[in-house]
Amino acid sequence: MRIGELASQAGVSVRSLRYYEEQGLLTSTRSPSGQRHYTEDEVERVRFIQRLYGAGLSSRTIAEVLPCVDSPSERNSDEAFERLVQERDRMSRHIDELAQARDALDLLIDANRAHRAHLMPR
Amino acid sequence: MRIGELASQAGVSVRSLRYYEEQGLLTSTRSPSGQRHYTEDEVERVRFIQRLYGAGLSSRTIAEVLPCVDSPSERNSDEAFERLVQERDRMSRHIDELAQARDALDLLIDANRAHRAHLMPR
DNA sequence: CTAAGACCTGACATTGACGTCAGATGCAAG
DNA sequence: CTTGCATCTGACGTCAATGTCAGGTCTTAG
Repeated sequence: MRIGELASQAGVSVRSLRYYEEQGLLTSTRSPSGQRHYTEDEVERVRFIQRLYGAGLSSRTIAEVLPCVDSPSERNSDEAFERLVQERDRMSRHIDELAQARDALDLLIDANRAHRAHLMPR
Repeated sequence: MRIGELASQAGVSVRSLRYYEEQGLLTSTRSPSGQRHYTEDEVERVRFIQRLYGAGLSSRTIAEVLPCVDSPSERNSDEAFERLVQERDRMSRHIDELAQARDALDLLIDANRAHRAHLMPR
């Protein structure tokens, strides 16, 4: 499939796919005329990359971690594996922070709701 | 207290404090010579603002929500309150996404660890 | 008084993941 | 063949929070 097809299937822009390739997150075979071609598998790969971006990883970090995705069945570099664990932990900490922030908002909501309840009219 | 003191107590840069003021998140009284002065309370306010930034809210969103923080004991505009609830929900959804991403990383870690275990030497 | 350091305003620089545009080429349908 | 849409490369634009710098004023210790 060509780049437009992959983009729509994975739900990202064509621009993003070229950017991912530039960042070493994605590879493509080229037709004689230079157009990029992808296999079906790339759809999932792109979706996974999107998840990592959504989880706050940078292109560089994703690139460092991808070897473990590409061949979990091989022994990859210790750095890649270490980075993977490290990012998982960072995400866990971030989740905790977010949960705390959300709880703070919940308290605020309750406080505000309390003062709204008994002024129902208007 | 002056701006440098607030900055160090709240753990942010002086630049950021001036930016917060510019964005309407923070106010200051000015000395005759024009220097900003703050009360102790502002420390907590800044820390709270930092939390919201950390939780992914933009300056504008924080500004929209702050009325509910400043006077939860009054009836604030419906828009402010609605925004507050809306952001809380957005955060909850984001937390779920992050948790899913983390679980995906956990699976990867397990898969990789499995292939590392039995090649212990080296 | 004077030097050092904190503060002021205003402006330009940075970073990352894209958007967008220009100009050229490729490809499928009539 | 040609029209029109997809694709190519390369480059510049964007946005938000903050860094950084310049040139000037304030404050405080000695």
